[in-house]
Amino acid sequence: MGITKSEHFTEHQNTMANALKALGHPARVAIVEYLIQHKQCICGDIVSEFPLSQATISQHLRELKLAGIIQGSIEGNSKCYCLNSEVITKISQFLGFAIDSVNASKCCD
Amino acid sequence: MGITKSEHFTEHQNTMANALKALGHPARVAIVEYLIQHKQCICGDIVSEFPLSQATISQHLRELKLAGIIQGSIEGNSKCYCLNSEVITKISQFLGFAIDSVNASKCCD
DNA sequence: AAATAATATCGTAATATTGCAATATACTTT
DNA sequence: AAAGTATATTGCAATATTACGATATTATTT
Repeated sequence: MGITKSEHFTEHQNTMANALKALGHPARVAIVEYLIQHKQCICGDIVSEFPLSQATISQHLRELKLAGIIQGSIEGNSKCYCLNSEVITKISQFLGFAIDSVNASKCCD
Repeated sequence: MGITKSEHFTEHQNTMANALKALGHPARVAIVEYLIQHKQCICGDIVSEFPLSQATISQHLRELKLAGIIQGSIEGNSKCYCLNSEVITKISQFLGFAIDSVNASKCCD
């Protein structure tokens, strides 16, 4: 089928999955790494950094923005994207719970 | 095309993207949540928890295992899956860098 | 060893994603 | 306002993912 049965899961699970899926591509991981280092970017920065076309990079930026991983865009004179910590923090907390759970009691060793 | 150009990215970026992609589906988020709470599971636990077929759940567990998010399986008498913190910790660190970067200096507000 | 139970795999249909050329849009400069 | 520059969108082909019925595999029980 190829259709994800989102309706069977909670809003939180879907939000989490969307954000994680947005990060689940090497180009988008690379864009986030670029933003960690440079704090902000314009589309052209990323285009000249990686061997992907301008259309492809623009699309990846769009997906990151839709998922709330990055924010910003063209605003009058200053065009820029930068990281948005809100959603990233939520994912981080979720993973933190997982790590805590493992530390509390391990199995399958 | 539909083919990800993995070869243009670093091993770290690809590993990170694979793990994040594995988590990027509500059913797999739900499975991880189940494991956070119950520490371990067998396939049947998840099948009876969610309205997805046994074949589909088995496939999701397989993907989580391939990405290193969970470990274990059938081992003699004890059949179980549980979280594997190694890869999860790596992702968490990556997200931590992103959050630190935003806290250090914000933009696009 | 046959039957039962639990999980994995195969095959397939429906849908989603990836990537890019071409084009459209928006802003800036001349 | 025309030309130039930067980014977004559209359309499309190739590939990947999702889901499940059917079946195979593996372990347990009778």
